[in-house]
Amino acid sequence: MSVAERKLREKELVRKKIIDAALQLVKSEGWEALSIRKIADAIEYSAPVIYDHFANKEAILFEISQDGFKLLLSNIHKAISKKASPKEELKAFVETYWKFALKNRSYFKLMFGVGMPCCGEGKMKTEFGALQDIIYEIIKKIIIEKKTNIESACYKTHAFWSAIHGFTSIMIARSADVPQTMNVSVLDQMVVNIIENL
Amino acid sequence: MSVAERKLREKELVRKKIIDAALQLVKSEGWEALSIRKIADAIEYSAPVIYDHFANKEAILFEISQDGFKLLLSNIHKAISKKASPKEELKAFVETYWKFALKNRSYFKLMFGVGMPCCGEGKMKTEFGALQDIIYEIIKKIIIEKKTNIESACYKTHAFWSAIHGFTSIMIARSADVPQTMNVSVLDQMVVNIIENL
DNA sequence: TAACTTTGCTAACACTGTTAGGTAAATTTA
DNA sequence: TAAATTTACCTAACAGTGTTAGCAAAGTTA
Repeated sequence: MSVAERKLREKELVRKKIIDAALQLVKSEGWEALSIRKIADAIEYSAPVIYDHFANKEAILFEISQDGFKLLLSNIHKAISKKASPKEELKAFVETYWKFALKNRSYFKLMFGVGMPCCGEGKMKTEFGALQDIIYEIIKKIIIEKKTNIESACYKTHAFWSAIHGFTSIMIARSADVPQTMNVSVLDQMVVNIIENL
Repeated sequence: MSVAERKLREKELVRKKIIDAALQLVKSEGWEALSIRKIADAIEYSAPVIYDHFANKEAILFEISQDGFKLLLSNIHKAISKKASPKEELKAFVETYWKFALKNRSYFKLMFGVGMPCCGEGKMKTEFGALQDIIYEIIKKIIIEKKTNIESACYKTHAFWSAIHGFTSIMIARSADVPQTMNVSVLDQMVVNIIENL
């Protein structure tokens, strides 16, 4: 049985090579310039081999965006775990989200791109849900602390998530013509303001 | 001189035909499926003719997104002009923005798509600016009315714009797996809340 | 009418995603 | 170990893409 195992391992390795090469290409040239033949070149196989591991090009981009979500979620969990109060957690959440978007534009565009060739129409249900759940739990804690209306937690989660995501999206989309200095302070102020009014 | 004028008119007409056909295709098949040859087919010319009017495919998408901005801005101006108070204006702004995104997904994706083949990196300066200016003016009026700190108008414009755009983007991006019922009420509540805390 | 400009075409280049079909190596079975 | 079978991988091809070169015909000007 060890032969079959080795083969499986080898196959998994090639699969990983494909994703790695694709991510590298996406990072350096943008997702629009990604091509199957470029990936094939990079991993030193012929192009059709890729179709033994992925149904099509979209599936590769999809998997990369999934990896992006895993990375973002892991970053957020790490950042949050160190904080003592829910308010600090919320701040850490935003800071991590923002830093992730800035440092991993390729991931961010693939993950949240409106009308991307991957990641559309209900595909990201669990990933979006996971992020939303984190916010919801923190906000719930703050509301309980503040003894305001707990039933507003769901709405407030949406509002918070919208504000943070909207700000980040706008900044990433038009990075060239936005004064870099004000960005972080606006974001900080936004969080403080939202927390105050929870 | 009338010959030259007629020629110019004719050329302008073909240009318009190209944009119209392209928009039609984008609306029916999505911007990813748009091809020069399809446009050429639709306008009953050969493909290279298109390059007498546009530098490349991106330029066509860019012009369509510009038209989208014009349409959105016109809608907003119309909606605002009917309102008596700045608060009503702000509500009308949001409602128009939201309706535009829902009814013209193709435009919206092209205009605000993170990492779109057109519309990236500083190209939309004036259009984004125009939208921001409208918000800014309304918010300034409300702040003056409320006699709160006028210097916060700029920051509050950013915050408001982020929230509205973030909400809309998220909803458009994952239209399939969001309960349609809550959308509008969440948006409404968001605006009311923001106005209260201006 | 002759020269020139514009218009629009066909053909081609260099790519793209994806599939079909074949070959040679690796593995399993007899 | 030899034959049979599976697998791994390739080349070639199809149908499509954006874009450019070069040519022919039509329209315009002198």
